[in-house]
Amino acid sequence: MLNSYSSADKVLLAVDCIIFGFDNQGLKILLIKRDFEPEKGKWSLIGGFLKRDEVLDNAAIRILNTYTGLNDIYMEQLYAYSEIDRDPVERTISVSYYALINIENHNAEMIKNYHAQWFSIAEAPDLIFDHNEMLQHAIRRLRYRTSIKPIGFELLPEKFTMRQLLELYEAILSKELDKRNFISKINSLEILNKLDEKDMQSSRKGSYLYTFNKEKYEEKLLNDFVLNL
Amino acid sequence: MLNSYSSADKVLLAVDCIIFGFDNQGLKILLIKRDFEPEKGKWSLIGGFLKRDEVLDNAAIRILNTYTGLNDIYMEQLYAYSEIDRDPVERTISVSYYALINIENHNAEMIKNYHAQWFSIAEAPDLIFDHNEMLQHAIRRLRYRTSIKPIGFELLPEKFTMRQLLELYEAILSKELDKRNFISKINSLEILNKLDEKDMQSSRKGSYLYTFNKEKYEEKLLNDFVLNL
DNA sequence: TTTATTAATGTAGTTTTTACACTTAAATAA
DNA sequence: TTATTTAAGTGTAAAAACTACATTAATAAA
Repeated sequence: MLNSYSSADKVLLAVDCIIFGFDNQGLKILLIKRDFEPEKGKWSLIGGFLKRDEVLDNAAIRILNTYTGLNDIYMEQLYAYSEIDRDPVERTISVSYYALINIENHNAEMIKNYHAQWFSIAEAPDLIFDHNEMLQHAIRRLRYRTSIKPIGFELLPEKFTMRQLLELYEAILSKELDKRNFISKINSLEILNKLDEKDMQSSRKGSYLYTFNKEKYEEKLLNDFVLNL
Repeated sequence: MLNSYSSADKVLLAVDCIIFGFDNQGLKILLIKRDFEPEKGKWSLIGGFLKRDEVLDNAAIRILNTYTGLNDIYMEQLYAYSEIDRDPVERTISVSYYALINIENHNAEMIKNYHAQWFSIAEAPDLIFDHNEMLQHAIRRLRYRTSIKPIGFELLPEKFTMRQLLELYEAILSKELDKRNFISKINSLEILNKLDEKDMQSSRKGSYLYTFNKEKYEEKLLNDFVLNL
């Protein structure tokens, strides 16, 4: 029995991660300053090469973990980029993944060590290779996903206020949402737990904190519900 | 300057195509009977390997053309599959593409020569490797896409009746649609041209033929319209 | 000319979405 | 202690979208 397709050409496979985060200043992305050639000193997505005995999903997880120390992160494969000269060093096909993380939780030390930095989506610098295209593609997919299932919870701290949730969605969709309509829509989904606890940072009155109810959410997902914001 | 990432592992990259077609018996898929090992004699998606100086999109186009003789076909990249042993011969990552074609137009000769065959979606045989998964994934994506933009026109002959269009959508979405509501929704999109010509095959009265108005469609696409069927 | 067959067409009831403004709670300052 | 300030919390009416549904029209064949 055959044990190789000897005539076919092999190529390098890279994985690039578009890492989204959110804080009170809006939607952000994690970029790294390259400290090697080519394009040394320019900003880039976080990436690496697929290893011989590694599955793409695991490569993405490994790369994310290397730079942020995080595990158990929501990631989704996006697209394979294959322009001949996309990487000037050598023919490389790159599969992109996007991740959503809570900015508060990651390991700030590690990020510093790698010269990584958070940028507002709107103020992201020019990136190497085809990484600008990857980023735009990821933003589009994030918007899309968000309008279908309420994926964005991954970007918030465990306990959050309705205002935070609202602002997250406004940041992702980059449009203003009506506060009352938003709250009643979210409530009608019945995927949040309202706590007795209040957040007293943002106002004198204080605002109730919520947690995301993953069980109820999974249950709902089966009937592929649509969230129309 | 660096001219290779010498430490990294190279892999084989395959492209597999999920080719959808439609005729008056419903939604179909084009499969090929493998005439080489491994899995000789089993059914498989149509595929091939990426060449050294080829972009993935072109590989998909080349493969589709090889088996059907068709050009200028709607294709969309779907997903990269990378399980370690997905191909028992050798580590291979496969990027899937799906295509929509009009069954009437393809080269029936070529298909015969390659032992390729059309199967109803519902009656597709068991496939090699992870091709079943690819197929299911593609069906899901096709449904999804269809519910967002009226992609399905690619599957019909140039001139078609409202009934054909309705049946196509019913086949893709695998649910019954209300004829009147469907027609008025399609009409409200204003992306069809109603011809003076009638199709007299299906009834005594005859039914008007339509063509798809690509210009108007592109125009609409800019305001990312949603088609809710 | 009657019959049979599929095409074509409109509306009323229901549900969903949108737009919109005042009251409440609590801390701080007077 | 009272007044002031700040953001939180809440409901409704109008508009739009969606759903369900049945009759008439055109033509070919008998």
